[in-house]
Amino acid sequence: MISQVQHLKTMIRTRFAPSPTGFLHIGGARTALFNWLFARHHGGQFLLRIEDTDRARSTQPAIDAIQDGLSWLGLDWDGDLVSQYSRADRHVEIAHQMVASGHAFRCYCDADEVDALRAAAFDEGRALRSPWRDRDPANAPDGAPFVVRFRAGDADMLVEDAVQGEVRWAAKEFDDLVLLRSDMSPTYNLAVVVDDHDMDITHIIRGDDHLVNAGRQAQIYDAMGWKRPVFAHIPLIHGPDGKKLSKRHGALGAEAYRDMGYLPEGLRNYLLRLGWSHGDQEIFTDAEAIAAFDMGGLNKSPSRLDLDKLSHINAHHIAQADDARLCELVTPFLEGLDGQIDDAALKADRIRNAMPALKTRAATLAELAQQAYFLVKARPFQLEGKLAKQLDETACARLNRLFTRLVETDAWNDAALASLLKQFAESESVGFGKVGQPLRAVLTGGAPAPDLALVMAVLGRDEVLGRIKDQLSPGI
RNA sequence: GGGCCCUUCGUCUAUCGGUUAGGACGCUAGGUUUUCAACCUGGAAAGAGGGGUUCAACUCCCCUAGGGCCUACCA
Repeated sequence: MISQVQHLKTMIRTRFAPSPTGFLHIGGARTALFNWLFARHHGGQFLLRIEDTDRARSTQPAIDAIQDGLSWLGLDWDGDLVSQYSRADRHVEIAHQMVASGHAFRCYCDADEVDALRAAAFDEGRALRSPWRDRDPANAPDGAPFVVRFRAGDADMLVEDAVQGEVRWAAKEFDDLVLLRSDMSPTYNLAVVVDDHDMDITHIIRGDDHLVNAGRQAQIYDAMGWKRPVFAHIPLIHGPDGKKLSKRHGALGAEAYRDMGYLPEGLRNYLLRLGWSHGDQEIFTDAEAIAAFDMGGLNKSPSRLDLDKLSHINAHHIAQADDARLCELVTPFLEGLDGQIDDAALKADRIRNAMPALKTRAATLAELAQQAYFLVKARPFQLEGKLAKQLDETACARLNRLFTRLVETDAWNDAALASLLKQFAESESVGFGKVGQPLRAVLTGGAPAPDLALVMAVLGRDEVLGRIKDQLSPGI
């Protein structure tokens, strides 16, 4: 029993804490991945908290999108999702405690006064301090609105960051930040600290846009006498041009990557190597990633999104993926392609049989659909340009003779068809190209496809003979 | 304006004072070849600039330049 309690105290607990103002974008996905990996590596827990204290900007669709994105990516969180907003009473309680202990105070400045104060502070190159931090609250105007501000410390601040190292600020850099708004609703920096403390979060991996917040938050931890978590601020992801990530180049939701045909494990693997490394290893299974992930591999410099590399990594994972699963995943991508046969069962059958060969040839599910298209394309094909040109008289005559051979053979399988084709080319005294090119044209209609023997084996005798017949002069 | 963070091939990165600065993507030459891929072999390609410290600096320190973040009663 006691050991269980101690275990809980020392257990690694991380969290992902997005604000629900949009979907799960690529940067958030990586942050979540790192927190998830770190927790799983240590046998700890990974929690999900929605930072919805800004009611005006928080939406349920966004909350759903974030959960869907994480689920799709395979980043499962422990316990129930925590709504920060629902914990507002607790945040207020802590704010009052800090007022009582002198670490916070009521500030009665109105908006104009604050603006003037801020402008003065700006000119002096320091952060805003409220005059009310030292005033007797008894002098407060009766019934006037106020906010609760934190009493910024007078000592310099040092934060030990697991990625950035020691980061220092002079005391004057910290303002008396608002803890409770005039409507007594808690603000971000208060809520984060209280929640992370209450949730026993031990390690906070987040974007380095929060680095300064770490200093502010550390002050609150110290004021409350709470143990500070380990902070790890990772650099942001930039666009391919090195500029801030915009929707134009990749600041898309996880579902957009799904719709482009990337596998969750492919995106995970790519994201893993963006800002983290483990020697020269590029390809990771989940087990390898969990075993290898640690803070030491985290990088300090920002990285850019590279869709080409994502595709390359994804290709590896498609080649490794289970055939049945790929058949299912490729279906929606196939639906977008025109002119297919109607027999769904037949389509599924052919694709299933061809999948082992197809999956080594595609970087995305969209490409996989392109690779599979020849299997389900409706006859007859319209051959144009180069394809039609390949079917000259000589080629047609040759295809005719091949047709006869195919009718006669009784071994309709990959290996037998391969040797049949080879022997046929020899008997015709021509190179394989003279046979293969026209045959490929009539069988695939120009669509990408694997080895011809395999193509014939998967298509089946009737379909193969039919496709050949379609392109030869009538009367054959 | 102030503060903080960052800077190795085009891109992702290895290097943790001594290496011909390695790998991967992309690019490129060639091979294989029945399309498209894949695959195999080879190639081009990097320490932002300037000062130090040191026998020795990509690595440590300083300055400059460039980039980023924060500077809200947003998160």
